[in-house]
Amino acid sequence: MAADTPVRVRFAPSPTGRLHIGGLRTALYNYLFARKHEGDFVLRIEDTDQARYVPGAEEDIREALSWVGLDYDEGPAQGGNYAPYRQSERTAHYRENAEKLIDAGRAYYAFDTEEELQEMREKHGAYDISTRGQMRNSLTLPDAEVERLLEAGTEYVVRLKVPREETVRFDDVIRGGVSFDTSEIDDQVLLKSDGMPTYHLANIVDDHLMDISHVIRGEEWLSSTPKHVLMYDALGWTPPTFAHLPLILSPEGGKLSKRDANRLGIPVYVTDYREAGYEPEALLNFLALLGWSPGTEEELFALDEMVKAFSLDRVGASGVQFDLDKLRWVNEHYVRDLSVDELAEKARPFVEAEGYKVGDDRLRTICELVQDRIQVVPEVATDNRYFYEDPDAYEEAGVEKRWNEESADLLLAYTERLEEVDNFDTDTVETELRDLADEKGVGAGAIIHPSRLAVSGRSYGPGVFGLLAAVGKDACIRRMHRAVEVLG
RNA sequence: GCCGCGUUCGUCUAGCCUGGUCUAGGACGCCGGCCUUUCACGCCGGUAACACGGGUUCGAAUCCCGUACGCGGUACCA
Repeated sequence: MAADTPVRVRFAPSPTGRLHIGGLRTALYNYLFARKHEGDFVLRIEDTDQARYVPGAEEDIREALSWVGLDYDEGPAQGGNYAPYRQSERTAHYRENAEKLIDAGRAYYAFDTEEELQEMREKHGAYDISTRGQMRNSLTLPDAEVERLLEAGTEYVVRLKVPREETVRFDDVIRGGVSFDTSEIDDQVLLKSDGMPTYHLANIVDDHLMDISHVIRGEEWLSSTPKHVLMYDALGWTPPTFAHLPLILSPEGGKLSKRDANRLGIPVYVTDYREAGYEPEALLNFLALLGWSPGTEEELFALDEMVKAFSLDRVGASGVQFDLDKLRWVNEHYVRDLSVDELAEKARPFVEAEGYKVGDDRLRTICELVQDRIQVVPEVATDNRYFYEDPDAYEEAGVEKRWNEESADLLLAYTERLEEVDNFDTDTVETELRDLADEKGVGAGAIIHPSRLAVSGRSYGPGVFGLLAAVGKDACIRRMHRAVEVLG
């Protein structure tokens, strides 16, 4: 690729399921690179496997990208100068180029049945330069026979004719020079018997036709890249610049499999993060840091700041383990940056999903109280249930530490005062408590702690006075009486 | 098995290309302190790593080779 070629990159997922977290990261890095270089970011749907096609998957992918705010310049829904952007709608291009390869002697027809292939693999291992001579294809069959088979409508595939004993080299932005010996490369199927191309053919044809300048994809593609390079060469095309991203691994090492992730509580699909209430900006921020480093000590980046700081040569080459704690830490900062109104609005659905009913004003009050002590929005409800319902138990360690013989009497005395209060707000509640403490000659803590325990069931949380006010007069008095009964 | 890629604190990483300034820096986590009559936030401090073995060199985390380990690929899946 010439240095002055405009940057065009693509995210090319296959619609075989919901968008995976690793896929989102690939999309993000492509996006960052494109925006950084004022280039184009293209969404291309690689739906060439009819057996694995999942209806609705493309919509899920588009919605996921839209939720996190990764906008693309061209794609199946909005079109663009290189339309269409679904490979199933571009089959003529693949066929045409497969034929070009055949004419150039760089690919061939193969008629082997599945059984024949299986038998060959058991005996020889691979379909390559060393075995293709024993198979039924346009290299071994007389021309007339090939012609006859084709005309008779016999099922066939087109395979890449990998040259003998050559070294294929290419540069990878992230890894430097990479080389493979052609003896290691199979005669890859390019066109399947159903007429659809395989990934390998489709991706190079489209990347070329769509003027893609940089191919930024997962490391799982590294070992098929030499096949692609061979095809670019055979077609007389200049290959794009390659950048193979390190894979995201499970916190225990190994691949981030669905099962492991579930066991460790790690969401795998983008929709799972959405449902778990993560901030999309935080997810992107976290993902950017998973494999890339700005080289400075900054960790928190808005998307446009990431664009400015991004560079492919600061992407690491080794696999990275997913760290949920770090994600939660990043998310926490984004939650804190929300206004109280925004937080309340975001929290509402999660609060309701827990079956709690709460008015707007009160929800805002609660949010104000908990905002800097939660990491993820749903915790407004799940980590602070006492705002919505009476506690059904008292934290053992808290009782041990904070509840003593005089607690019940003090609490009762406090409730009597609270009964008389008309304006049950933070200040009043505090004044009443401090006055009572003075009167009784005890420290405020002697009432504060039992009050918190009684009202929230816990020994920690927001400031007690704000807490009491938010819970409300009737509930506070009810809960205090109850605590005295239960704890003595 | 074979091929490819990788290997700095538990984790994400800076440093490596352009050897000395690295008694290896930051962040998450964890631990401790301050603040707060709670908890958290915040602030301060601590914990902890150059996979191993050979070379090259006056000098290696940095360059070279080997081993081990990890990951990926090895499909008419992407």
